Amino acid sequence: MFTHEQRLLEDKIRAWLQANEIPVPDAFKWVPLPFSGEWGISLALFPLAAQEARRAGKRVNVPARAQEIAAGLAEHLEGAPGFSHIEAVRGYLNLYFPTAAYAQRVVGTILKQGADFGRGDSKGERIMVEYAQPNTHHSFHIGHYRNAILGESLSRVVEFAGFDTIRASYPGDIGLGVITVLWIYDKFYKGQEPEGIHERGQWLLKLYVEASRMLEPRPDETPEEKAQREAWDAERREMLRRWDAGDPYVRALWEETREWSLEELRAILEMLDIHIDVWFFESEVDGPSKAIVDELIARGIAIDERPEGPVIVRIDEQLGLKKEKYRTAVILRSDGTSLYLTKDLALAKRKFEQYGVDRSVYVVDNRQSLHFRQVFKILELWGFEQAKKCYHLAYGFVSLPEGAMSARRGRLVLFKDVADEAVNRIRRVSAEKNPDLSPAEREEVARTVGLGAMAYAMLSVDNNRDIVFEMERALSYDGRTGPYIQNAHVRASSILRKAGDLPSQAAFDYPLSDHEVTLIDQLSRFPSVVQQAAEEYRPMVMAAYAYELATAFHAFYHAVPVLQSETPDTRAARLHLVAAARQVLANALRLLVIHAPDVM
RNA sequence: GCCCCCGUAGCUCAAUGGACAGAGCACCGGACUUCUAAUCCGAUGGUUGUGGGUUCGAGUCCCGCCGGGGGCGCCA
Repeated sequence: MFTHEQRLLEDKIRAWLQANEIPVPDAFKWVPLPFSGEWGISLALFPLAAQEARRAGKRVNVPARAQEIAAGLAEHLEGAPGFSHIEAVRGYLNLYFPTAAYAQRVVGTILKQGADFGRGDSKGERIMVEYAQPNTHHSFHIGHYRNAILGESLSRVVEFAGFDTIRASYPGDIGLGVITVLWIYDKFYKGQEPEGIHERGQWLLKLYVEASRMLEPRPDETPEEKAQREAWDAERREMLRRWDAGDPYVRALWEETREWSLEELRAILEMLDIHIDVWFFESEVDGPSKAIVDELIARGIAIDERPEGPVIVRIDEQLGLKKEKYRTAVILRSDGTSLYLTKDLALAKRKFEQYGVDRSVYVVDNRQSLHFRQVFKILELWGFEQAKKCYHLAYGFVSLPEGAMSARRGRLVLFKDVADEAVNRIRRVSAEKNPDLSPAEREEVARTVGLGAMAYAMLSVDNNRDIVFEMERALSYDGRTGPYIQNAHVRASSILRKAGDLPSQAAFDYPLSDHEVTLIDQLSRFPSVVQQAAEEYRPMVMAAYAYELATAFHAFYHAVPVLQSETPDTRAARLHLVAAARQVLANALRLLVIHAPDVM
């Protein structure tokens, strides 16, 4: 926020350190001052003191020496422009901003930049985020939801931070699981599909569950049952072979049912306000992937053991590692058909070459960590520079209190069911809290706040942590939740609505209360939080920030009168502050894929 | 056997190697004639699994151990 003044200051500090023969750091690590009623930044001098002692080769009392340096700097910098006063405290150099000017600048900048406040300068790099990779012929469950919302939030964060961003979806539209559904549909259920996009999508899942039960060996089965099961399984495998051979009947059946799943997926993504730029389908990268294997063999990276064995890459051996770390990857079956890994190599190549991406992020659950380490290493061995900037955003998978979800066993929680329940609950709460809303408004509130609760429940947990999905917790609207943050936005909107037009002028030259100072402090941090969340690929950082900002606003709202301020001047300033808070809340919520409502 | 993730308040989780380890839930006590109480204020709650090491400084980095989860040649 005060980067210009900060830079001038750093030059002065460097000069003074040099003059006093104290080590000069490459970069200064400024940290916001722990809040004490005034804003400022601070610098720890311990590293310099320690470095100095090491250079001199003698033992010194580092904290004392740090304090000495801080005091020297404080004296030297006295009166620096842009700062009200400067102190040396316990080895830290603390610089304070002039209160009125700081508040003015923070609030003024926000109101001027609006929805762009916090947007980072262009990084000149293109990033592709791959997420939303559900299998077709299933239905979208709560685990897919975590994936989608995490990927979308990350996309919005990196885009806002300054990356040219491409959103990619990679549905698994082929494989034995898909064929299983095709088989049972064709044999027993053809033409019996229900009406309705979601009903039909979920119906495919029911077929999958039933088929899995029919095809799974049972310990107590009779010889007749066993024969029947094996006959069915043979039919299923024959169907996969026919698909592979391009059989028109199987292909047509596949395309029709696949479209049902994709329709449901598109409907859900639309509901979540997710707009995918590029669709990759597994069935599309199947062909090109085989050419890659040939190249890897020709270059001596892969070993062809066909026909007795598959095509493999001994990654540890290639890297000269003694321990098993990347292990051996199988990149082609002995019968010449491609694998998951083969397809991911082909897809990565396409991302680099066709879409010119510099960085590639894969939002996939952490059970596939080894898979992606193998993919990235093979890409590196193959010679792709961008492989070093490939990142697997491994998030913990979502399970249920009764154990892991299992599509095969039909033990899963569907996203749509949870979303419907969320909307119902919020509709009831809204009717109770705010009876004056029109039915149309109520529906909109129920939808956006219900989905907001769900999104926040997913994003407020760090990626690497597993989530045990419990309805009560996920749909909570008390405390640290989406609705809490949305409510702060509603309250700000309400004040502004009642105030009418925003005063053209506002100055913060009156004694600010702690609540105002804290709120302004939070507002000023938003741009750096955007950068941090993007650098670390962690939407949770933004989720934590949004909550803290909302807390600061709620406390302010409760304690500080705005419309009934003591004087017109304070009223004007506070209205500007409320407008700024509303703006930043909206910006933060947008990055969390949560709608910022004006009423609720 | 090897690799990865995790272990912080009763529970669920935070904390760029920096100042006093913080929130929510739950529990207890307060605040609606007010800009919407989906809120606020306060109280209670900790040997950061454990033993070493590095550092001026460790919840954070390194090594060992214990406990939980996941993964490891032709599933995705």
